[in-house]
Amino acid sequence: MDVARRAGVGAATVSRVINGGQNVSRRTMAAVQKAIEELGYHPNQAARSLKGARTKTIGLIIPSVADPFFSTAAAAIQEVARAHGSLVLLAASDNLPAREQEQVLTLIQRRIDGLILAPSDAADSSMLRYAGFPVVCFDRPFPGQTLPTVLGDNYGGARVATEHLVLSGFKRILCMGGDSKLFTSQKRVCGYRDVVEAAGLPYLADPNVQDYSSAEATLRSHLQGNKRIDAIFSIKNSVTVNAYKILRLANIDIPGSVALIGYDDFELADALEPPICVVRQPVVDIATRAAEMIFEALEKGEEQRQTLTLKVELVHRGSCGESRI
Amino acid sequence: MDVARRAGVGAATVSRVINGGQNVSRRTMAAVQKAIEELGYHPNQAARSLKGARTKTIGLIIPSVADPFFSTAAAAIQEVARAHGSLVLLAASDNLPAREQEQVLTLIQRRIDGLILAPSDAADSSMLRYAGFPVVCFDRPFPGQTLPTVLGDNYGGARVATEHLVLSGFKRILCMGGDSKLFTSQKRVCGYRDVVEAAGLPYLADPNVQDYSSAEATLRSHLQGNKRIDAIFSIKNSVTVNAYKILRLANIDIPGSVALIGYDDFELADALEPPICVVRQPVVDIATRAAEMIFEALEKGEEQRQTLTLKVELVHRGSCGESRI
DNA sequence: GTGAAAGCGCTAACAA
DNA sequence: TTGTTAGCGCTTTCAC
Repeated sequence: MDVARRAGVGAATVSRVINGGQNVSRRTMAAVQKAIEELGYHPNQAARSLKGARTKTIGLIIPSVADPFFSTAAAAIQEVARAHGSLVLLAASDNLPAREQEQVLTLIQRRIDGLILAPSDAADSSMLRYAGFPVVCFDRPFPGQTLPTVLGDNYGGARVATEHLVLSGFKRILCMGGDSKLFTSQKRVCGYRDVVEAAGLPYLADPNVQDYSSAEATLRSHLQGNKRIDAIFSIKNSVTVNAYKILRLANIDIPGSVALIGYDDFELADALEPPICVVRQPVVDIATRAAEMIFEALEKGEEQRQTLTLKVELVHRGSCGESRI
Repeated sequence: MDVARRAGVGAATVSRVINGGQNVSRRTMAAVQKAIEELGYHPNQAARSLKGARTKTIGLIIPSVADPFFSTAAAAIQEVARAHGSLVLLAASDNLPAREQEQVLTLIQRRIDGLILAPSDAADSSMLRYAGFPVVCFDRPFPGQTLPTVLGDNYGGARVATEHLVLSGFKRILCMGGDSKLFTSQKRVCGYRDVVEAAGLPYLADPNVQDYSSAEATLRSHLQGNKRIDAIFSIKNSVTVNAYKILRLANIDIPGSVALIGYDDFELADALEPPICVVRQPVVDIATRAAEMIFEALEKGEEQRQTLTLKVELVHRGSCGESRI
């Protein structure tokens, strides 16, 4: 250490000064700080963590950084990390198991203190075997694993949304959107199904709608003939938006001809015409709780296996109309 | 290294195997790999970079992770990093110089290979003095520094937007929104000003509008009397949306009574009624170029000081109406 | 083709 | 109060 040499002291003394300056005389302290200043010295975190200390870094793997749901979550997580003096190593999996595995491996090599993960549907359970740090899942559980998990109540949210439509008197409710392999999609479709079946209404689901054109095709087929739908429950944000656009373009009145309710709130849901009714997930809460669980595990030294299911909220807006009964 | 012991070889051999296995016999190679497998061994990246090697990590400091502009940028940057075998350390500054400085310092201690930064308006130029790695700014330049920078053409974009309004025959154009301390806001207001002044139109700017209520107050005052505005140029996304909501709520026809044009495209700009005309910045391009500049500097060993100004694009939609002339 | 040894920058333990 | 030493896990000579 040239700081030590310049200040005319030993390396250990410099270390003491850096770490709060216990048992260092005023004079030496000042001399060392001066040397640090002059040399523009910054302690090497890598060397520190080599000694077995924490890396003060947590990993975050999400399907997409650009997705508003996950970027909001990432913001909340980075804030919790910052409050705990840690940084976030950000990685995107694109929902690809191979990519996910690759990212987990690099994070293990980085010796992160903990990992927050929104696992892909085919996440490989073996990859975390030798992780050596706490892992918390959010938004979705890890398939076939009992890892601590924080998620929104997908089943309950779908039930509430569907029940709202049923109670409003809608009879032919189409559930569309998502990816049938995805945990969240499955749960939401289940919630929808259980409610329509209990109400004796037809089960009309098209869980694989993704982009504009597939949404258009589905809607077109369901909007003609005598088996015309009168309401849509979209379980995914982008699909909700596409459905809205398609209906508007086709001059189909919302909710007069077809009601629309979506899953996940979005920025302009209340600025559309009509404002769109949605099930709102507590994104920030979910992410914050997940991050806090990591730091709790780090502080207490023990990891809990619990799954935390947070309540979702039905946001009433114009797109479901008033009760028809 | 217990992998070495288990495989009955020396530490150096293990190292060779990990790094591609040059000069290692098939047999030893296999034995070592078996030991690695059985022990669930992953090389410690910290120890590696201690030896002076790259950390394979770049830092990213943005004002807000939840902001769509920056999260889109972050996604693009993490993708470039991944393609170069690197990870992204994510930090948020909240536009607070103190926070920014704190984050830069922690990143320096992490010995990141490079830093991508959207500096706050009062960024402290001294903090990067001993950084020891390439730094690239994006979206905004570093105040008073000549760092390589990638940004959109704020001045030009504002000119194009304002000219479009002028050419369409609007006479009283209000420029609103943003934060007058912010570089991007200033440039946009300049572009607006130069165009209206050249056209002999009144300069009507309220650059400090931020939230809904301030937008409402500003609009209210400008929408009454005989000095009523007939067009709005909003230089910030959230303000554009608020302006839209306020106009709709007040039953003011867009563009019939007041035209509206915004800066930065947004998800539902084309789903609103009418669709909102905007200046679109090439977010992904900006971010990708910035990230690539880092890796170029790393590969070529030299840093260029250039500023890259990327073209923006006027997206015509209904909110500016047809030409009035 | 392989192993022994040095050293990257730091801190904890022990001496002085 | 301060300095010396050892060692964290790895890679890189340099011998063999």
